[in-house]
Amino acid sequence: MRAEPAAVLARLPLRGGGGEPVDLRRTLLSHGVAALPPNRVDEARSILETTVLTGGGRARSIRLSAAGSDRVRLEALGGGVAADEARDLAAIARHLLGLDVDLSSFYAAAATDPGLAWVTSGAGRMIRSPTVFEDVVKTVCTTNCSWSATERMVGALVTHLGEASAAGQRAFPTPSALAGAPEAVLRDVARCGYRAAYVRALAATAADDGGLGLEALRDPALPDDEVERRLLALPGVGPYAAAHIMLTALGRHGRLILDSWTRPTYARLHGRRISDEGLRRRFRKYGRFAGLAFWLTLTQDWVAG
DNA sequence: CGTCCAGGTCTAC
DNA sequence: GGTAGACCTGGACGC
Repeated sequence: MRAEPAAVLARLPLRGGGGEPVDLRRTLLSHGVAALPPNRVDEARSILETTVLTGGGRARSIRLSAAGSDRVRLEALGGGVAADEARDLAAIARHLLGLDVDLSSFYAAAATDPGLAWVTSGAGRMIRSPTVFEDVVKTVCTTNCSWSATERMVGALVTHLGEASAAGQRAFPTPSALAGAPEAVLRDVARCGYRAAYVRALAATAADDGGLGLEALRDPALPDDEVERRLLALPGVGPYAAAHIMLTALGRHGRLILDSWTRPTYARLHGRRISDEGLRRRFRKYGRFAGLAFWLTLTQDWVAG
């Protein structure tokens, strides 16, 4: 992460939707997809740099870093920013960090649980992408392949189809850019394999409706079951991807992410393999936060102390 | 070299 | 509703 001309746009309070504390370092290391392009995470220094599209469709690169213990500094990289764009970027930054998500009732329950009390210092916030579309495509690119393949696919989409910022970085491609991508990019560069058809279909639908179908999933009035039903109807999205998208992009924490990483990881912690139904039973006591409790149990050792 | 599988999903029984 | 087989790709591994 090289030094860039940077302008400080805001210092956002590290507080969640219920006033609860937010651990920035834990948030930046919340899950693997958080580190996929266009995001770049400096784990040692707790810095996130990424490139997003502002209201006018212009790509802007930003940096998020700690400003003291209770605020996060938002900087724009690569040139000056107008006031309205600065407001856009501050809103996007809050969204990326999930600062609107209210974990206070989860913390209240976790505080009385010896195995989970540690989370109340600010764990559990999951980095999100600017759009649900971006998180859906990234998640589909995690399915049935190695992590290096996921990085190659997402990286190629950004590099070849994303809008460039003045800082020389690129945003995740828009639905229309992805829908109109030459087949050679998805096939020969990203090497998406059979996922290319899913990505194209997702992009084409989002381009047609302006992304409204996916972005509407953020509507808090929708019940989890309805959100899950709509996600499962998307091409390439099954139970794993739906749970992952709900937990990360949508701040809906009820479903357990069950995949070839979480199952053996929990088995290792617990000493033996447990069935999926057994896992759900084990975490049912956390109610609408069951999936988050499961995820945090698995990732506690990602951050020391 | 062949087989297996990686942060699964879809289709056809 | 539950369960095999196929599916792009490319590392890891055994032969």
